[in-house]
Amino acid sequence: MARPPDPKRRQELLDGAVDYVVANGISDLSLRPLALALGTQAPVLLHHFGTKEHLVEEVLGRVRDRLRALGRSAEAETHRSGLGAVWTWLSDPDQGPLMRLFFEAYGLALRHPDRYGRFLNHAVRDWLDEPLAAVDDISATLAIATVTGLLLDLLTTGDRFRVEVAMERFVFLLRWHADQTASVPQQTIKPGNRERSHRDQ
Amino acid sequence: MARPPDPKRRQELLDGAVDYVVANGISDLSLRPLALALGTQAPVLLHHFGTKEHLVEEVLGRVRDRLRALGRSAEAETHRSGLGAVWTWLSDPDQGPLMRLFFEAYGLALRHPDRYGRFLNHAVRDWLDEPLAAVDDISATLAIATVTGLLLDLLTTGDRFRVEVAMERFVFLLRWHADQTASVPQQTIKPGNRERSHRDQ
DNA sequence: CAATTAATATTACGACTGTTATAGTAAATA
DNA sequence: TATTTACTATAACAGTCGTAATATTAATTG
Repeated sequence: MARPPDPKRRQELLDGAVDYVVANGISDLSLRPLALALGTQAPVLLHHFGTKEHLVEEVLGRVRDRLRALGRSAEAETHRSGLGAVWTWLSDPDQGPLMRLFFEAYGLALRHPDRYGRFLNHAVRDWLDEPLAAVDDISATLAIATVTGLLLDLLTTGDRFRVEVAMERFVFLLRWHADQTASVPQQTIKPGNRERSHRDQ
Repeated sequence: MARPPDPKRRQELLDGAVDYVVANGISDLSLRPLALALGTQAPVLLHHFGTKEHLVEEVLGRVRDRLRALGRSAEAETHRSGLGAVWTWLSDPDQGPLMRLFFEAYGLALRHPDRYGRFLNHAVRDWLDEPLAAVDDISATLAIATVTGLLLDLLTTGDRFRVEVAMERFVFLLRWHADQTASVPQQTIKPGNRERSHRDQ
């Protein structure tokens, strides 16, 4: 005997918010300009999402989905190694705004884990588990870190050539390492066993 | 015939501001709470630094100085390779707040290059030029990226063991690569010459 | 049609922001 | 000592923030 909620409207607003945030960032995000860009008003956003914090949380969830979709796209590529494919997708200039948002949110999340905790929990794990799950956890860790760092460098300096040559060298080094350990199968951690215990904590 | 400006007061305030920002971050920095923590008032800060933006700029300049000092401290170490030494200093838990601020400012700088442009310009170059200037620009790029990425991982997950093992593996790989190229001196870029031109832009 | 609820629009509140104006105090030189 | 200037303290301004209250319109079901 009443009007049912329309889920489409909420989705519509959320999609628009994601685009807006990808383009304008979250560090200065304000409800009124966002609502204006979406052709609505701030109270409407609060009506649909409850609070700004909830809205941001959902937006970042969508950003995470987009990044994982990129990872899966990379998996679909068969011509190159998983690492190189991931790099190709993530370093694409078209993904610049998305990657910038990723690092912007990352920095904020490190400072305010209470607000962006969910984002922070997935930031590394998402890559460790699926698309960059290399031979072992250690190589995967190394690969994620290098891709991350090189993306930061690329976004910062824009020096694509230097960064991509570095990436190729890394792929080469990692492949050589995989070949080495393949010949001595059971030994996962190869190089330094020199005292590591004193640096735990 | 007048009272000369006292440079010590300004320094005092700046030092205090740096400590405060290292502890509390810049994304939510506000003049009034900062002034309160320094035992003064917001207008006093503006009197000494002109504007909030100028103050932030000077604070980030000091942060940069501290990071470079860490780099030089690493150079002073003789027992380990330059890369490992830098890692040891930067990954020290004592430097956690400073590194968190670094990545927080980094993310904001990528989003607002107009505000944090100076910080952004030095973020990569400072490491490329001095403490991590490895055999060549490419290996230096790779080393910076990996250290950066592993630091991010460490700050995010806190999984020190996994990250440090990855670091050791990287040092091992890079050293092997240096040995390889040392035997064939004139050839700087070793691995892939496979088409690279189509990815410039 | 009547009733109920979703969705939108307008207004306003209290808190906070960077910054300015103004006045007062402290100190150093002529 | 008199004067000039650095420094500090208080108050206030205009703007923006997230959010709440309220009223209105729209749509769907009994």
